[in-house]
Amino acid sequence: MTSAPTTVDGFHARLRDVAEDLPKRMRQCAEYLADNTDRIAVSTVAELAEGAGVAPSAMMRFCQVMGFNGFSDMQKLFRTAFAPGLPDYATRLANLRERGAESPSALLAEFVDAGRLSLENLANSVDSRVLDQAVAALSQANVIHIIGVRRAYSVATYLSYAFEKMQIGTVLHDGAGKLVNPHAVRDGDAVIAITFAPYSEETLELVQQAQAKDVPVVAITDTAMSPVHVDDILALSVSEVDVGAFRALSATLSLAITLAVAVGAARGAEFGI
Amino acid sequence: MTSAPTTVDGFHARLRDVAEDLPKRMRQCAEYLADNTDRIAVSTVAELAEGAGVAPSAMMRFCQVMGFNGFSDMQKLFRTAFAPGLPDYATRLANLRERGAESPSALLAEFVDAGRLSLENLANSVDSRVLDQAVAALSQANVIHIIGVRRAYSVATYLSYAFEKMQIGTVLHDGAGKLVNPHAVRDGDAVIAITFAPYSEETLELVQQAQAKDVPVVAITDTAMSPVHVDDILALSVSEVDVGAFRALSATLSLAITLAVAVGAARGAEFGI
DNA sequence: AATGGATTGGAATATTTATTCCAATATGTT
DNA sequence: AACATATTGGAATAAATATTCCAATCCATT
Repeated sequence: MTSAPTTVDGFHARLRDVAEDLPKRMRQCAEYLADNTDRIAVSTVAELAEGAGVAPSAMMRFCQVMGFNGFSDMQKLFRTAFAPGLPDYATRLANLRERGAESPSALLAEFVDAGRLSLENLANSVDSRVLDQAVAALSQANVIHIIGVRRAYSVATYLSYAFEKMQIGTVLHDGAGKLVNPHAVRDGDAVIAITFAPYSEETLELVQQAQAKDVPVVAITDTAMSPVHVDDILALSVSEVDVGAFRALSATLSLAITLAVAVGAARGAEFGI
Repeated sequence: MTSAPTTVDGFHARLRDVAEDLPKRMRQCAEYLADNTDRIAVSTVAELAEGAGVAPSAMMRFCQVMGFNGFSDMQKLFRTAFAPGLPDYATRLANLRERGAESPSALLAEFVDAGRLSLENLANSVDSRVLDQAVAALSQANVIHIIGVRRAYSVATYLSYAFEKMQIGTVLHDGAGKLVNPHAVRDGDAVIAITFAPYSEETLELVQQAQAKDVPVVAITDTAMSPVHVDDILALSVSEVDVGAFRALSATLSLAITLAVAVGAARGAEFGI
């Protein structure tokens, strides 16, 4: 009989050891506990089981797989190791900042903060009418063309991935070597253009080509001053709060995934991204 | 009847209010709990009573003096206050099914919420020691190799973009056609691997190759169960809160940009991303 | 399709833990 | 000192929680 872990680190190590080759429910338990280790001390089996999406008895069994006598035995480990230092978000951020103005931790605090502000902003500023229209247009599209370069390219790759997972056909135009192929855009398709200042030529060009063919265009862009804010284009603007000269993409990505999932749902695609 | 405190601060305030003019045993309870507030979440009445040197029933009575229905009621305050985020994941999922699929705006609200929680989580859980080490390792690298496929590919492209903007040499291994080129990794380089469950072969392979050559590896990954959580790898784990079966990248991207900017700063590169 | 073994959920049970109640004790007042 | 009132501890009960067990289901193998 293998003995039970006696430290939190040991617990994680065992979790990894055991992870391979585990039946479905047991795996769910492992994953949930790995992600929510800190809840173990303050939850009941039933609560954890629900969180993991399994029956209480399954969670019970998992404790034994881990080498404990039972749940209480496992919980004891976390209750004694329980470190009170779980201050709230605000003080935690302050702590990160204290590690020195130029330290990576302080920087992380800044970006986290900026991200939260950007998200808040997004929730308030998105025009839900336009969002609805965008989803509708994309749902009916035959092929969805996605273009974005530089910083916007990450967003484009993410959208492309998300759509493909839901078995929605996409073409990712990656402007590599300035080679965008506007001729690939046909009647019945739709275009998603992601562009931020300075608005790249390639992207705008593809947008124009699409408009000339009466293909609907959805744009994810920054301010209302963006060149894609014209009639006919379904422009969704996101303002990211920046940290110094740098700008993250938290809000933009959230908008992107929303778009993808909403379109997937509208098409009745299978879930599971 | 005075109502019970609903926050930890409120609890302490009430404790002070009540402190004057208390019989002996009640006073003992008050003092003990003031000193050991953090144990409340993880103890039984009996344990706390023993700690305070009183009978369990006395502790019980004290809970009522404080305005709670009983001990469980009081404990609930500390158990929920402790774990931020969303305990009842199940109901949220149900909500999503009900309204999210119909209205893109509601879906957006979900993702925004999830993003904010993920960011909070990130601030709480990042190990700043590992972050420092990662930045140090990358700062000294000759070329930084970046690998990530599927969902992680967006993160990889973003990192690649950010580094290039700061004129830091990178190679983006995009596993297209399963073609990763481990031989490109040389002594003096460093690797950033981004991988989430299910952990892709290509990524893990590149990591192994790098380790064989004693090239430092920084990993951005999901749970502590991830296979990159082994010695020698500087693993930064981010747990994104998911919306139904979908998971955004808000927190992951924030961590990525932090890494990039911190490395840039450490190298004294010109800013401007 | 049939078999065996693994895996699972739920009902039944055991255990722990919270809560109430009351008799015993202490405290203060006259 | 005698009384009334407040406080206390412990035993009895109620409730919550963990744990076990078994029948149903799933899965792979033939």
